[in-house]
Amino acid sequence: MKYWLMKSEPEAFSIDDLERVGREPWSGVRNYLARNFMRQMAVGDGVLFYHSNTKVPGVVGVAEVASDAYPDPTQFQKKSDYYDPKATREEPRWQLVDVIFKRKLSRIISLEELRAAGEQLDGLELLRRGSRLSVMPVNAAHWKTILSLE
DNA sequence: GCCAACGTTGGC
DNA sequence: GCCAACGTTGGC
Repeated sequence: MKYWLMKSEPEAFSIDDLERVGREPWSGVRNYLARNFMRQMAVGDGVLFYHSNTKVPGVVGVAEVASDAYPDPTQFQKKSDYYDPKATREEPRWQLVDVIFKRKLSRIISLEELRAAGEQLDGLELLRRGSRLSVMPVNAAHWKTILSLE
């Protein structure tokens, strides 16, 4: 079992939205590295749900991978913000996985706190300078450390 | 294949 | 709203 961190802007889709719908296809990822990570996901993998581009960015909940990767339908939808004219149904370019809600944390574990955790979180992709990936792996030790901060 | 220009991400 | 960092595009 592997662990991941997935970012979402709460104005677009928050942990409360995930709680409400229960299950969500993680559409709109248009970065090859992030896509490749989703291809490596398996049902049951743990997901840290992270709120980005907001007043207090940080980890706000736990979700779980609920499907293997499959083609992101929005790449074919001309009216979608995520439409990709170079993608075809024969050769889709983008994949996604479904994620299901597990729980909301009792409080946000802010990016600031994660940075302050020091060497325990050394190597965490989220904390790498200039990191912009919206989907990234988290190792088991980091996963444990982050959730222990709650 | 290089790289400048451009667009996007996301913290601050 | 600013801007650093980064990815992508496209001319050459």
